Amino acid sequence: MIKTRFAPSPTGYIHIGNVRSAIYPYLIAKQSGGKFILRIEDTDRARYVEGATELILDTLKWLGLDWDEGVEVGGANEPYYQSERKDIYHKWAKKLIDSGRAYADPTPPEVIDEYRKADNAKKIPFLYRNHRPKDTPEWHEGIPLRFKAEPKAYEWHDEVMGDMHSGPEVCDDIILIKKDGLPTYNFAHIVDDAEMGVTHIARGNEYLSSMPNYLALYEALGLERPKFLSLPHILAPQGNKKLGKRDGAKSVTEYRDEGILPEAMLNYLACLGWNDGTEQEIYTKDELLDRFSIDRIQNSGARFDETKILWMNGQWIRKIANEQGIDALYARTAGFWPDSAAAYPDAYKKRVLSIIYDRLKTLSDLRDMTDYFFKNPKILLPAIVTQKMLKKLSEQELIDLLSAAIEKLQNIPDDKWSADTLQAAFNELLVETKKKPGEFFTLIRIAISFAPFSPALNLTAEVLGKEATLARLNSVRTALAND
RNA sequence: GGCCUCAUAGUAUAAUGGUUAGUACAACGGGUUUUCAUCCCGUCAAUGUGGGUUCAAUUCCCGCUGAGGUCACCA
Repeated sequence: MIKTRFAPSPTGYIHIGNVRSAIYPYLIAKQSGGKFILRIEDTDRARYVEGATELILDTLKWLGLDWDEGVEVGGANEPYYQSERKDIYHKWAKKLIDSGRAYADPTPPEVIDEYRKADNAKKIPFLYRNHRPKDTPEWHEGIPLRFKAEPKAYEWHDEVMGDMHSGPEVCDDIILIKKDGLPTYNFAHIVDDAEMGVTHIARGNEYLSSMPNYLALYEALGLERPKFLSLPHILAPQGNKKLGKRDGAKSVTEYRDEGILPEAMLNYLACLGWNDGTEQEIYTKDELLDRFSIDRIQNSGARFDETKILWMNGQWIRKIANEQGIDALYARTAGFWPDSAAAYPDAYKKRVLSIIYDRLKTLSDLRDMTDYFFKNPKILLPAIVTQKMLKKLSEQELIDLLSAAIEKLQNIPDDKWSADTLQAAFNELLVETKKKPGEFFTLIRIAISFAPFSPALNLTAEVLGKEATLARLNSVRTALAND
């Protein structure tokens, strides 16, 4: 059975540069009925950020990446916080000490720095094994424990990068356990993955250069190698560097707060660096689970394109409305309406949504795009008299047109106030006033919305209702008359 | 600097030892009785460079260039 894991360290939020190393292992495990594990790698007390774990869980839940084992849900290999697994690491460390593959290193950090500087000055690669202390004390907590490297060449297969190899020059005496008694990532992840039965390790390809040391550890610990997947980086908007917080990488939840749907985020990120060879762009989670394959993961970095995810989010907004119904989409919009909508009933907001949703790129667009449905717009006559189509009409002509519209619409009975009747009425007005749609419709549209854009005139008027529509037309007529 | 990795339009990608190098986003233009958007149609735009293998290379090999990663008691 395939077992994968996501093992973040709680040093802050999850951003789009690192969330993919949760998505891919999730897909790999779940598509084969395997298990996805969430482990928190909190061995660095200095970088620990209060509340970061909650942010991480929040992000995964929002994306729909549910884990089978790990923090909160438990599992056969508890605990899932590395800080609580000290005894386990020490037990494995003892094995290495007993077999002569690890030693306590009493060398002070300042001395190590001097070694490093000296080697750099001589332009030779700094390898700690060249400075291995002669007399090493018995190991106990409080002294760092180092691996004793036996340099040699390694070959391995990376499921993404292909066949890899390295020479003995990269094997070194890496720290296994720090002075504070907690293990380094290098040691801890190997122990944990083995104890937890992880079969596929997917992580960013910055770990590629550490592989020889990891392979040495598997060997020395008598552990079988899992399969390795080195994932390409997501690149910053400028340059070709991997995207990080310094480049302003936004947290995944920030996109949520801006009205990006989790489906769109998952879809976009899964397809950034992977494709199934077809021309399909929009994938549901189920489709991703069905189609995802390790051998089609890209092996070069990809840039996060905010424009494309906006497009994709628009696609998803329409997909949900069309396939699951407007109620399903409406359920996602809480918190995205303008303040002016607060007092309005759900039914009304739902009708507004039903005529505006195909204009949305993000849910937060609702805030700017629907205000005039909830409160009377401020009348700005220049918006009418200087409008490209309307400026050739005199104010009296505008007033006459508004009067014609008001009279026509007033005659529509309340129970016949619908998009269809309204369209018929507007068409009649077009004939009666001998005006082009570009003039007449523009006037009415602006008069009832004063918005740069709005849905079709008849739909807007229908949702607005007879009373509000007429009141707005009247106000504008009055304002023009007093001008 | 050592070691490692990568290289198709602005971006994400497809494809094959032989194609008019395909698609999507973006940009630009047009259509759908007003606007904006949706939808539809169209235009622009790419195999980094130099060798080699081959009848044929974007594809295979080598050099170069460019870019990235890594060389912590961080992960």
